[in-house]
Amino acid sequence: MTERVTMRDVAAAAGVSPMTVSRALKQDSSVTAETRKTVQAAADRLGYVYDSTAQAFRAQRSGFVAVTLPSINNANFASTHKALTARLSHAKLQLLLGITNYDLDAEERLVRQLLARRPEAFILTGGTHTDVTRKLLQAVDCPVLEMWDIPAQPIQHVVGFSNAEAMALIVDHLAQRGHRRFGFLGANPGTDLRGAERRRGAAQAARRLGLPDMVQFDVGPAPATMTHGANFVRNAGPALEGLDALICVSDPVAFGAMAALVEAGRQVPDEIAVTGFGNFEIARIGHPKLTTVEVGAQPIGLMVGDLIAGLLDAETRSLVPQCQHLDPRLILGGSS
Amino acid sequence: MTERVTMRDVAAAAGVSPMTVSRALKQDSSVTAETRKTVQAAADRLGYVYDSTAQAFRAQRSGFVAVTLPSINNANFASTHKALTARLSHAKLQLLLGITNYDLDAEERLVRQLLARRPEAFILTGGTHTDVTRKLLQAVDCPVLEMWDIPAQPIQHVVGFSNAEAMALIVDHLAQRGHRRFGFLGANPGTDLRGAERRRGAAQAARRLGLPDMVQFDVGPAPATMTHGANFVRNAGPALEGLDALICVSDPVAFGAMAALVEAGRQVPDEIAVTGFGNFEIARIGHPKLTTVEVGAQPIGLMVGDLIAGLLDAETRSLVPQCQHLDPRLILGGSS
DNA sequence: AAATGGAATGGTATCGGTAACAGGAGTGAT
DNA sequence: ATCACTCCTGTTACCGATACCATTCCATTT
Repeated sequence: MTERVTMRDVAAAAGVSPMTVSRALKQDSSVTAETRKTVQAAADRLGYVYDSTAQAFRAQRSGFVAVTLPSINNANFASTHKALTARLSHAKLQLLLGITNYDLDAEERLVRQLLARRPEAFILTGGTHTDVTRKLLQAVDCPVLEMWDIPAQPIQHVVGFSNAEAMALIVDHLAQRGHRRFGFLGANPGTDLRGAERRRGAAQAARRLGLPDMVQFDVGPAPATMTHGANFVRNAGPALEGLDALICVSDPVAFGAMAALVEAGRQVPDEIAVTGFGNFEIARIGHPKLTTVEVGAQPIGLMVGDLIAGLLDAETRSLVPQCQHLDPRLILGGSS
Repeated sequence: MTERVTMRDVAAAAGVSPMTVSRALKQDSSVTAETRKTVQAAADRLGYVYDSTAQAFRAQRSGFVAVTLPSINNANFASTHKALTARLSHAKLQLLLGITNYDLDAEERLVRQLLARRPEAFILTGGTHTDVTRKLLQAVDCPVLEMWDIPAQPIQHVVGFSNAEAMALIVDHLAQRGHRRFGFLGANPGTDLRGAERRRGAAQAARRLGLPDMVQFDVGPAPATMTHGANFVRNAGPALEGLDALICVSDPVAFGAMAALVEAGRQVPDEIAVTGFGNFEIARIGHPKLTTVEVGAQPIGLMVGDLIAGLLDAETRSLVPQCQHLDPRLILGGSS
């Protein structure tokens, strides 16, 4: 293992002081072009690599923005992540990503770990957390933002949409089409919290419309997948009898369920309608296309990025928590 | 913004020295249980948060392992990432993730950025990089590992499989089933480098078997999606005439293509076989199931994790670069 | 020639943990 | 009582980049 090359070494090689090296590499204007060239050459020759850790330590600014996501393998979260990365890279901020796997205890451990890196902002997916997580984040002195949800009691800032209201769009639409007996298919509400909100929203909307109680199905721990949807339908037996609409917590589940229904010779949507959520690519493949809800995953990322950048940059660290709502949009497919 | 609480503050509050605080919080055995309790209480009371940046600076060990992935929204990469995270968290290592979006220049920028964080190991997806990237990583004094590929000239360590050979499995299988005129559908080879390898492997295998030249199709920049597959088929016109097998670069593309073929009334596999790659969930949904290749995304993650942990932990920093190959496995579906 | 001003560069202290060593109190053996 | 030894705690220095202030050097003005 070779000795680590530092600014001191570069300085010695270039015949200047470390301070000058620092300025030269930082493109500070108070350095002669010639000096800069000498320094750059020395740095290249020695294979110098800038040390962000030391910089972060000295400046007490890590350059990190911590983000927790339930899953990495989800087109919508990926979309948010991508938009966020793009927006924050302008502000020289780097995402420090943690995956919770839909587990609040894992989230808590992750939050501890991420906080220790002194992030300049903390972004959580969802509005439900352990008490400890909440306490940790309430005490922290950087902006905290919850996204993808509208928590009853936000920790601080929020960029999200109401999962319950979004699902009501689906229910209203189904009711308008004359469907009355709904089943809801999703993951265990204890693990998929946004899914649970959707479930609640659907049930509430059905009740509001005076429809019979929605029948609840649960395929196990989040995330619910295509395979879950398909297997559920295949093994449902008489559970689906009497239902004229199967409301699914997400497009993949809906796609799997619909594939299994079609395979079993059921007519979609005539015998039974199927709806999804999230406007994933899968909703637009195959026949019929899925009726679903576009939630604006990318706008969420952009809005979060702008909000965070604003909160950090201008020292406009508004003590008033910002709460930005998005309005999910119904996408009509042929499945309903 | 409140003042940052440091070990000094905790020490003062607990009536001990900072060193004792350090030891107490680190669960060092050389501290009385009573002292530890006092310290812990003081830390909790003040809302102390440990500073990994300072620790990393002092110890010259960041605790980071840098990883670049082409995309976050891919079940196989996600699987590798998850396995890797699990393995490395045992070793108290945290992943620092960078997404290249299948762009080698983006990868280069990312590598610079990640190197500045002084990672203890560097993991790249794929074996093709810009010259600068290679040079940067050759000069670095931490283990470097390329995965998901078998580069002709590895930078250092490798855990991967031959994309070309994996695709040959498909071609051999198709030939055995009597298919002769192949089309290959994938993203632009200049952007999807592992896809390009698969393309090359398929063409080579066809040639080896004395079959007619494979017809090449290209749906644009990576990643190729379901929609690309479907749209390609819909707009292919006579391009597909005469082909009896459509080899796709990945399952999503294959699924989209197959859906469009079925929609157009073509019999799969009797008129035209369709094959995928990667054994994604989508391969097992719908009819027929896709013939595909299981590459072992999770084992890759586990092997990479173990290798890295071994290289770092035991100071067995083997100067002999490790190269671990996986053997992809053909998965027969009804689509071929 | 001396004074002034501005631009470029250097010296030094510092951020928060912790390795390495130093020291002090207590215990047990001789 | 003395010594050796253990166990716990404290002191000091340091990691690398950079803010802050001091200093040098030159050009320009009086």
